[in-house]
Amino acid sequence: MPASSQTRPRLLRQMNERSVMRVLQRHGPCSRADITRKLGVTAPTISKAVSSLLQGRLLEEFDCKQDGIGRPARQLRLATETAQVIGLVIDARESHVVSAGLDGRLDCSSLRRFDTPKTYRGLISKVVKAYEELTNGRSIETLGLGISMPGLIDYRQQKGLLSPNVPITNGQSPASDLTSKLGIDCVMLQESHSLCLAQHHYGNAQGDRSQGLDNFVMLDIGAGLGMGVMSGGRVLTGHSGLAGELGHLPRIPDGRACGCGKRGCLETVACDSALAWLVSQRIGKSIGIDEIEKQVQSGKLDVESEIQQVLPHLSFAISTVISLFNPSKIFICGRMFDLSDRLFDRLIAETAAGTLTPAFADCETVRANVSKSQGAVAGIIEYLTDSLVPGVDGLFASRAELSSVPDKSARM
Amino acid sequence: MPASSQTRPRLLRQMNERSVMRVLQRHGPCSRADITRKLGVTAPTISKAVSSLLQGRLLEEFDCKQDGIGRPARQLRLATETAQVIGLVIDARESHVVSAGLDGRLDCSSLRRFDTPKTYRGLISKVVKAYEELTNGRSIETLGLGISMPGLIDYRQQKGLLSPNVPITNGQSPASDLTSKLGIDCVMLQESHSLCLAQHHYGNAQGDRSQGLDNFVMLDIGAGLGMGVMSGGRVLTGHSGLAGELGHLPRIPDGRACGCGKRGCLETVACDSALAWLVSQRIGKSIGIDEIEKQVQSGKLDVESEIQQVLPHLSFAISTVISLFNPSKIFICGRMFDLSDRLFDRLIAETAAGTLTPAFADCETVRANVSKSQGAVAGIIEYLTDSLVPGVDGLFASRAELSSVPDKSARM
DNA sequence: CGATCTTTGTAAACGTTCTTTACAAACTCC
DNA sequence: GGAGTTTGTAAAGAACGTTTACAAAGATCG
Repeated sequence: MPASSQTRPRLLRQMNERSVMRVLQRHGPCSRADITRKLGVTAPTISKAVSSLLQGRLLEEFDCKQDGIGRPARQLRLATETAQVIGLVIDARESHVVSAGLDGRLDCSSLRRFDTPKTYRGLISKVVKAYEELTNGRSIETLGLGISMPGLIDYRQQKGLLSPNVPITNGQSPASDLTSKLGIDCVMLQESHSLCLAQHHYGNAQGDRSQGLDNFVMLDIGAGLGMGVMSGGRVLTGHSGLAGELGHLPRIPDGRACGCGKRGCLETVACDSALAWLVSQRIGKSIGIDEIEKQVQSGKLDVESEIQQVLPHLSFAISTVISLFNPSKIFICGRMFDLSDRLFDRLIAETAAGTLTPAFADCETVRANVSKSQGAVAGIIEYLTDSLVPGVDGLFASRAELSSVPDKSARM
Repeated sequence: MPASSQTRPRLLRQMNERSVMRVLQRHGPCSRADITRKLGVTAPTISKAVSSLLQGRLLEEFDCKQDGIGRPARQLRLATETAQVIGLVIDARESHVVSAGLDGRLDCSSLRRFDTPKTYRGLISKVVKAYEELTNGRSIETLGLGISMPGLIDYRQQKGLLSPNVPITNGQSPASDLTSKLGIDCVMLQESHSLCLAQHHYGNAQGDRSQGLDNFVMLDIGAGLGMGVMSGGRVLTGHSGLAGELGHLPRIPDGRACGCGKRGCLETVACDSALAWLVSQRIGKSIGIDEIEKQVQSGKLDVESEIQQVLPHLSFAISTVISLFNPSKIFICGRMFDLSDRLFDRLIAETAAGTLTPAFADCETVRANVSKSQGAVAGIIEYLTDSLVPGVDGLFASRAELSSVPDKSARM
């Protein structure tokens, strides 16, 4: 393989291929001529890049009724019939696997749920089995697998570090294990980060797509307080992938014990679980957010007093995030808002009252509309797209630049 | 000018030139052969890139005693004798202008201080005058000017937004005004951001240079609580350049009035000014941090009780920063630590006690060793270096990518 | 002292890539 | 059916990096 040679000129071609992918991701199906106009690169160049991508099964042509003058364009789209990727979501109780096209659209009929096994080996074999089911029957090529999992992840080593809810992944690297077992690219993401990527690519229906939402925050207020930050189009990781640990900011002096070992962390008072805990305390028995929702809907339970306790803390969390990250949007995932139609608006009103900074005026807070499945899929798609260009470290904010090229003098 | 044509092939050449600059910035003076080894690009390519940079006055050759075998190398370094850049620091009371080489080393003899004028026009004419002094006499080429200023800055428009301490810059754009008056590139940075850049490039004496410190936080606890975040090698700006507003997190319910209009903001209790305010309250007259330091050094004043009030809040600030940004280092600028040798260690010990997260173990807190002058200079140097490649948005984290190429279809 | 060796830096030929130019393909409108 | 328009590709030309070859400059050694 003549890989070592002519590496630099090839870079331009690879950059062009990546740009073509980006255009299709942002603007949806296009013809070659459309891409030429959007990128400002000449038509023959686009033609070559497209044919290379077609050969790699990342794109596909499709017929589409035309309505303009002139020769009808051959439409291109991200591969959905000729290739797929697979998303794996590992969660505390249940995990699942689902396939999707390269446009990120999930194939719901392919969903395979299973209880999260008690051992790591069990997990891997379950996933391998589900993978076989999703690939064997079909003539479609599978390009990669994305993993979304909770806890802390070391991205440099692609290794789970610390996951209170799914401890079987601690110290393990499902990404590299599955890569060797399945023979396809696998990539692992912290679940909040995966939600960020999903929101980045697929969250905004049609109109918003081209505006480029590159600075936003994803707040998951379910089991704890998870946060992902998209900054300048890249997911913020910090030095070791631990950035965004909003949940463990000290909030209540000598408050309730937190899973992290400290007391009174923000996530002990500002998430679905915290609300459920407060309700459980009052009614004298343990109740989950699911059950609370049911009973509230049927009028058997009123949780207004607990909501009033939780709301100021959530509002503090949002204020903090706005001040420190200056996002243009905050997306919030939480079951809590299903309890009452007005709850979400109350939260925003309360935050507005306490946050009088210019940054607040810039920021819109909305409910998230993406799932972890979409996150896992978005992760592997992003990975495949960025792999087209060596030295471009997409996904995460950590500069490769020179260090990607080993210093040849070191081998002497 | 045939600028519109052949733009894409030229990209490679520009990328190579930028890479050469980066190598010299990180590793210090090198020969062409050294650069070839470090970058893994072939020798003739480096030769061409270097000669282009020499012509652009960004590099210069110099003689240096050799000690190896073989033909002695011609050493290259960032221009210091053939070119200079100028840094402008605008501050509340005093401003100054200073020149520096492209390696960022300040020429202290060139320092020109002046009281910050009361009007914007006055400021500009003062700067123009100082610029003349620094350039007219000398045969050296001036490549650009960097501006460091407090307050909020809109980077997209290069315009001052809101600066409580230097209100004359509000709504003004010294960068573009000076660009047109002086005919050289000018760039404007928020002072904390400029300190980040300075620390990134010039803060670590020799050994650290190659390790690539790409995730750190700069905390300025002087007049307020300013913060700059370097994440993945880029300065975090957020959507509108307002990211990092740590100082105005709510901290003391119904606390002292803050300049921002709210009460009890973190910076009302956790900076040099806050300490000075507390001391002033006790002794019954207004006293600044300078005077406090003098009196403490001479034993006339004891501020231990005020320090004990400020320390926990500072510690909270550091904990928050570590949890949210996961930096590998935190640099702190503050006069406060000059009051007592042990104060800095006490702060770290107090923070360690309250912050038991994995992110804390990754993070080292040290005192900053860069100045705003270096920041202003680092800003313009970074700008000049990145300008070599169109579409590379150095300095700040906001993806240009496709949007840098206007959609040609729009002109129809 | 001169020949050999080592390293540095550049010139010429070559291959890759993008651009320019030209042209065929395919459809609409008249 | 012909003119007009848009799409997509092929061939020639230009820019760039790489390979190969070689000159330059000093150290080492006989």
